[in-house]
Amino acid sequence: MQFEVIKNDPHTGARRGRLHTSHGIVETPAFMPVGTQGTVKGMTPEQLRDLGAEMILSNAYHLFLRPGHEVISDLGGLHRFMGWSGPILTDSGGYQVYSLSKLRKIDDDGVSFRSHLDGSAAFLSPEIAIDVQLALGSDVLMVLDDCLGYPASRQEAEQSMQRSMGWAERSRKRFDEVGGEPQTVFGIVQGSVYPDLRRESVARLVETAFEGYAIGGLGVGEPLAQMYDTVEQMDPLLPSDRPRYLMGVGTPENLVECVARGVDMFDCVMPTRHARNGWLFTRDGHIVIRHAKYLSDERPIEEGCRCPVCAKYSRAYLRHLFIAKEILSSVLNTTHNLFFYLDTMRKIRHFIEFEGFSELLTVTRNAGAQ
RNA sequence: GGACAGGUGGCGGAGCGGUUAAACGCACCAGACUGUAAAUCUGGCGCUCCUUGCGGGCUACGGAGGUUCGAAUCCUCCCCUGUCCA
Repeated sequence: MQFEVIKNDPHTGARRGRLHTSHGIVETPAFMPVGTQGTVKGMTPEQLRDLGAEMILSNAYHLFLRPGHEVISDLGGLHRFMGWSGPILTDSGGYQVYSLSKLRKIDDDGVSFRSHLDGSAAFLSPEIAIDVQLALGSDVLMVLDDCLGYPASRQEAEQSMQRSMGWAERSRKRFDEVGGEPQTVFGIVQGSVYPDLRRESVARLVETAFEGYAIGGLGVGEPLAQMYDTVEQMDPLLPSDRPRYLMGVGTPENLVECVARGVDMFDCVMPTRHARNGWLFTRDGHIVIRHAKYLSDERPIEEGCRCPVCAKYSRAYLRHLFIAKEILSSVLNTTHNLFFYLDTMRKIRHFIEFEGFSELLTVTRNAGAQ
């Protein structure tokens, strides 16, 4: 994998880059739709491609439990299994350490889960997480980390961060022993919202050396300002010739703000999950498609949107599909929301390269202030 | 004409003397969702008043009377519905 920075915005931390992988090129800043279980819910790979997705995220923990990474490996790897030929980044299961916290026990060795599927015992260590992701054939593997919620005391945050850094080193070691090009591993910065812990975390990761660096443990309930501040602090500390990936974030506005703070890659369930829950993004804010006021609304979700859904379907129809719990509701809503996100990224890239990013930043902030 | 069964909030359907403005489901109205245990989850859902409180008042379980301190729950008559028998 190779990462090149094509242009640095002169007035912000925004970078226009390009990630070269063995499964194709990813223009950055990029948004990766989330396909946890080997599918971006409701979308075929062809549809994703048509919407402009270049790289997607999947999840080692979920595929490990079902159908099992060996199964996928035997069938030729995740790309072939799910029919997506573009790059895939896999999360290690570190997020499940957080989201399934009621079902797991954690120690320095690794994480014991009780499977959310059948209650059976499962164990994930940094080494296993690497092995699973190698078997899946991920282009970018993530180290297993301890994703901490918010708020967390300094002591908790420090202990958790130290554990994550130890795991990162073990992950790197394991990857170097049994993996290698063209696959790559990213380290994950932790440390909650404590600047000195974050600094130490970066230093440890950089010393270990990764192909890319992720910022983890954000978007877990902390105030927005703290999220932005934390990302901003990372900008000068992270190697400028490596991609930076902000994990799990966020709203369209978050994307713009964090690009301005030097982030190259994002993923988030928001466009896809919100779509299924009837929340649709537009340039003028969101609409909740189930509301009665759309009963006979002939307009598209968003006037002027160039997505295939807005080209053809009315709010009235989409409301009907949602209320009637029709499968097509999820498909069409997801199509629109993903288009919106991916189009936002296209716009971001365009502005960095040709118009100056601060202009887009200003427009976004003004829109948000209204 | 007769015998049973039954009429409860927008719908279905509990309740069968007080703790019932009435379980539960659906529908409806809102809200939440940030490396997906999520096509999920919360809340509201008779009217009304306010000093918004496990607050007050009013109306309500087919209709009209009655018994009772108290009735959706018991009694009488009436109206309506379903099934069966003539």
